[in-house]
Amino acid sequence: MFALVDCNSFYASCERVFRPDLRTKPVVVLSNNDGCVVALTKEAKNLGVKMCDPWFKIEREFKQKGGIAFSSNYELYGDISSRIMSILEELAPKVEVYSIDEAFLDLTGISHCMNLEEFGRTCQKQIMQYTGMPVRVGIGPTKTLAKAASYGAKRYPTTQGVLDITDLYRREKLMTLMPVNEIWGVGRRLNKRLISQKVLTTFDLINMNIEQVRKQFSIMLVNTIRELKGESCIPLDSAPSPKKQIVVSRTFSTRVTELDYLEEAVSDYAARAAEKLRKEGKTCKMLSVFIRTNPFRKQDIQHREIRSFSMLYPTNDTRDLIKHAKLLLKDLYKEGFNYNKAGIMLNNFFDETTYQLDLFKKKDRNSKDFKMMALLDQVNKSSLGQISFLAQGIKKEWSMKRQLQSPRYTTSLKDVLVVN
DNA sequence: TCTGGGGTCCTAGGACCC
DNA sequence: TCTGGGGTCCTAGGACCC
Repeated sequence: MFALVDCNSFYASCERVFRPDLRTKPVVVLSNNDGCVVALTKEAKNLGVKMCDPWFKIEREFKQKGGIAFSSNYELYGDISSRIMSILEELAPKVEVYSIDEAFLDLTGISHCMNLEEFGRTCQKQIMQYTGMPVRVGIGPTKTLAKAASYGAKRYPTTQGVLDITDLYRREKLMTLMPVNEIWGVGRRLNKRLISQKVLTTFDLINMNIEQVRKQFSIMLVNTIRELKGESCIPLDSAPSPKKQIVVSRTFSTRVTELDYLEEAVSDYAARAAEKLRKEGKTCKMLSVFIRTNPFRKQDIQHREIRSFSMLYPTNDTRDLIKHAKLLLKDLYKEGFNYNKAGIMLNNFFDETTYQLDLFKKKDRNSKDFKMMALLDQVNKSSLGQISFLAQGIKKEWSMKRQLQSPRYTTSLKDVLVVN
């Protein structure tokens, strides 16, 4: 038996936690560069705002109607998230932190001694009391069904945010009402194909012929159907799995045509990626760089390309990564394009501690280089200041804007709320 | 003028091998 | 004229998730 605990409009609710005056106001949170809407409260939804709406298109009307917008403040959201997760860890024996605002719980055991709906309400109450975050809880025999229940809890106000669909009758009722595109694992493309075969609701889907589905679609959809029928195929994964890939990418605040600026940006991303890699305790062998123009500017000629390089020895040294990233970029770069985004990807990871010895090249893991990177991370983590490489740029004119950001209420002493 | 970022998994196709 | 079959591994791209 599984539960899914899901925060309501998470980022927007985080902003409300410290601004009780916004409790009934329409609130949206914007992506980097204040580009588009990534979270919105139901009041904002009622004004016609949709997820992913470009901010510049809705800004005027939204403000006129009394809406409030925030740039994203990931430091704040991450902190509130981890507080919620630790509350859940005390309530349930096993927890899988699925994303910043969602967790699956394993309810085996609990179902013997407690009514599950009641358990859901307890979660809701405690999280509200300790953090001020509104959540909903979906309960079912598989993860996909718990997700479906969570959809039901959102969609139908009479549930008051908790829905248990262990009961077969309730489950089928929900499935006849739930459109296929709301199912976990059915995205835009699949939805389109399913609709063309007159599969509109979840109930239609579970009545499809499994063999047909396997042939026409994929094993993934087959598993989804099995899960919807109550057969658990996706286990709870309580240990965070080690990363297989690290990506750092940003859109620029301005259009960039010069190689110099791109080099700065890509070096900066390489440095951040190297930092993440070291935090994972890994080295990588493969590095890719990509750049692209703005696909929304139809009047511009477009260029998007990615190029990869496999290094001779796995590394997590910032200087190695910057060096190779710049070389790849030089290969990619073409004059006369308005670039608006660049990024770097690291793949093919090795454990930092297990090192493939080389017959001809002696490289000690305790070398000066290794110590230097450790020191770099230590300083950057502390409040002493930031060390960066010159290649990362000084002014960073391409870097993103965040004009509407809230204070770091919980992670910076100087931003702590003062009560008079 | 202004449209996000970071992940995972699956699949098809090519290279290569015997 | 006629040019195999089967397997593995890797990669790029698609689809999906939040």
